[in-house]
Order: sequence, then C-alpha cells, then structure tokens
Amino acid sequence: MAYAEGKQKLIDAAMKLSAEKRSFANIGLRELAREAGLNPNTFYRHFESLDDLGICMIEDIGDTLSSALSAVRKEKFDPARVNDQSLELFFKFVLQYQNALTVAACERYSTSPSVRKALEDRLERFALEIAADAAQMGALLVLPREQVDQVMRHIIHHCFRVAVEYIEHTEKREQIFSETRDYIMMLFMGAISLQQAREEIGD
Amino acid sequence: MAYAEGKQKLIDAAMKLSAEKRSFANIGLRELAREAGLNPNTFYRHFESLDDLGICMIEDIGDTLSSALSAVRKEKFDPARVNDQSLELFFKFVLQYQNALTVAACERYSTSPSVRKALEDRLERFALEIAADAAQMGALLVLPREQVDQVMRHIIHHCFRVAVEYIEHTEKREQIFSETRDYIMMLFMGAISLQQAREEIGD
DNA sequence: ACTATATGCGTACATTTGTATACTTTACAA
DNA sequence: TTGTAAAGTATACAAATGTACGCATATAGT
Repeated sequence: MAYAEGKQKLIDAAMKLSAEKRSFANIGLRELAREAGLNPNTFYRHFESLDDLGICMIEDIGDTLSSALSAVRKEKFDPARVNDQSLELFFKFVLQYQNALTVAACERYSTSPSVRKALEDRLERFALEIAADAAQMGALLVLPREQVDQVMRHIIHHCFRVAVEYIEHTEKREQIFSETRDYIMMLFMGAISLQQAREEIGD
Repeated sequence: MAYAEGKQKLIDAAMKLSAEKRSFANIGLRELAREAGLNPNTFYRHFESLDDLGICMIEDIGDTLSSALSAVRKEKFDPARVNDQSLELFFKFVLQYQNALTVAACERYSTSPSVRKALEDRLERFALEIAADAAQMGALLVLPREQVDQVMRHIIHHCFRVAVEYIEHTEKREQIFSETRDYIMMLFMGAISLQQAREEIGD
C-alpha cells in the first residue's frame, strides 16, 4: 500500500475541492474531512498541517501526470514532428486529467510558498523530461541542449496556462488548439533563427 | 473625489493583504476592515460582496498600471527596438508596482470567476495597447496586425509570470532579465519566419 | 494470546467569521 | 438652519472553524 486509506481519501478530497474552488488555500480542515467522509481529527493522524497535505497533493498529481504522460509518449507520440496529431493527444490528455491540471495551474501562485516550490520543481522536471525527447528532433539538433530546455519550459508554461482555459471554455477549444500550434512553431523557428544569428556573430 | 475615503481605504487594504498572502480569496471582511481601520459593517456601505470589492480592486490596479505604463512609454520607451534599456525600464516598473503586479498575477486563476474575468479583460487591453505601439516597429511591419496582437499577448503573459519571480527572488533577477530578452527576440523572429513560410506557401 | 501501534471517532471549547438591527456623526442641499 | 442622505459605529448572535483530550477498533509483531 502506498498510502493509508484515509490519507489517500483526504488527498483525493483536497484535489476535488481545490479544482472546484480553484484554490487550495481556501479549504478548511473540517471541509476536507467532510468531503472525505472522515472525522475532522483524523486529519492529524496523517498530516501535521494543511501545508503538508498540499505538498502531498502536488506530489500525487505530479506522479499521476508524469506516468500518464510518459505512457502516452511511449505509445503514440511522435517526437519527430509537432503535428496536429500530437497536439490532439495532448488536449485529450488535458481533458482526461482535468482536476489534476486545474489544481496544478491554480496553485502556481498560491498562498503557501512550500506548495508553490513543490509545484515549480515538478514543472521543471516535466520540462526536462520532454526536452530530453525533443532534443532528438531533426530540426532541433542545431540547438544547444540548454536552449532546447528553455524552449520546453516556455511550452510547458504555455500549456499549463491554456489547459485551464481549454477545460472550462468549450467554445474556445478550437481556437486554443490552433493558437498553441502556432505558438510552438513560432518558438521553435524563433529559437533556431536566434541561434543562427548568434553563430554568425560568433564566427 | 473618485471614491469615498473609506471605500478607497478598503481597496488599499485588500491590495496590501492580497499581495502579502498571495490570495484575495482568503481574506475576510473583518480582516479587511481591521487593516483599513474601520468597523466591519462599514464594508457593506460600499460593497455588496467580497467579489464586488475584488473587481473594484482589479480595476484600481488596472488604472494605476495603465497610466503609469503609458507615461513611461511616452517619456522614454523606444519602440523601435527591444533593447536592454527598455527592458530595464520595464523591470524598474515592476519593482515600483510590486503589490499591484503581484496581486494581478496571483488572481489570474483565483476563486472568483468575475474577478478573473475583470483581470483577463484588463490583460487583453494591455496587450492591445502595447501592440498598437509595437506594430510600428520596422521589423514587425511585415506581420499582419492580428499576428502582432498575438505575439504581444504571449509577451504580456510571460511578463506577468516572471514579474512575480523577479520581485521575490532577488538572486534570479539577472537571469530573468536575460531570459526575457531572449524570449522576446525568439518570439519576434519566430513570428516573422512563420509569416514568411506562410507567404511562400500561399504564393 | 498479548501487546503495541496506527487509524479513526465523539465530545468539547475558545475563537473567528458574516451579518442583522439600531444608533451616531458628518456633509451638504434647501 | 434645518432636514436628509451617506458614512461610520456599537452590540449581538448563530454558524463554522481549529484543535485538545480521551476512547475505540483494527492490524501486525512477538
């Protein structure tokens, strides 16, 4: 068993409520226990503070998304090109993990510094994971690795931001889709020409 | 008088507390009145709900930043190039309006849909204001206006995001500065080459 | 079989919150 | 000057919250 039953219940409750209210900071210990169907005091058996719970929740989310993403990548994602197919895969993924993504996006600027830190670390790991794959793409071979990482950070940030919009504004989905595609193209091409410009100066 | 004295006091208090706690949703009416040095009930004289206050606060922030920014632009900003000087100006501005920017950044994914909406509208207006200036830059003349708007949206989003980091992580400021410069260059160059690619196909 | 440890529940209480009602002060127009 | 509306205050109360203490149950190791 990874977590005691009650502990997991509380984490799940926190995730559900956070996604609904778009704020973890606003959730009370009693509310949490109510949602989990547990006695308020049981909270203390598993966490020493709400902060503690928050961090566990972020880690839980991170693990979920990370393993789901890597499964997707291994199975179908073709890193050789950024095409509509891979974007469709991504947005399907977004819809499947709505709660997790909403919480993650909303907690980025949240009250608790330690929750923010946990989240920021996770995002960085995501970016690097993806960069490792993307660095092998033909067109991106001309870029130094650090540049690829940087571009991927931008893409991750963008994707997290629009994920929330995508989830809640059904009517904007098409638009978000194509704007995201444009954005990624723009960044790639920009990174490449910036690199070329630098090399010309460097020589 | 723009606002009654007490009303402004409450808005100021809300802004101060929001920036400190990085969350407006978490602030209570009594806490607010305490900070403003007023009786809790006075709140009801000016606002019908916390949401109402939130929206007023966002508008207040928007007006402050908007007029400050346009003053800066008129006086010293040279839209003919994105150089270190204009970025320095921007980050100086960030430090000067720390609270306003922090609150704005933190409320983007906040609890209240109406506060979010008010903020999103303001951001869009910002982007368009800046785009109007930038569209006249030499290199960007090749882009259709809608593309310029879009690029500016990306830049605004980026700037808001890093503003908070810039404010609170003194040691990262240099890095953020240069990464932001790279990012803007990347976007510009990417947008231009994307446009060129499209025209070649179009012909 | 016994004991220790982890998990959960019930009761209790002080504190804080939002808000209702009624009163006072200030400002300003008639 | 007086009357009226706006702004602020005082008191009060039900509801919700965090947390402390003690007890119950289950699980697992000896």
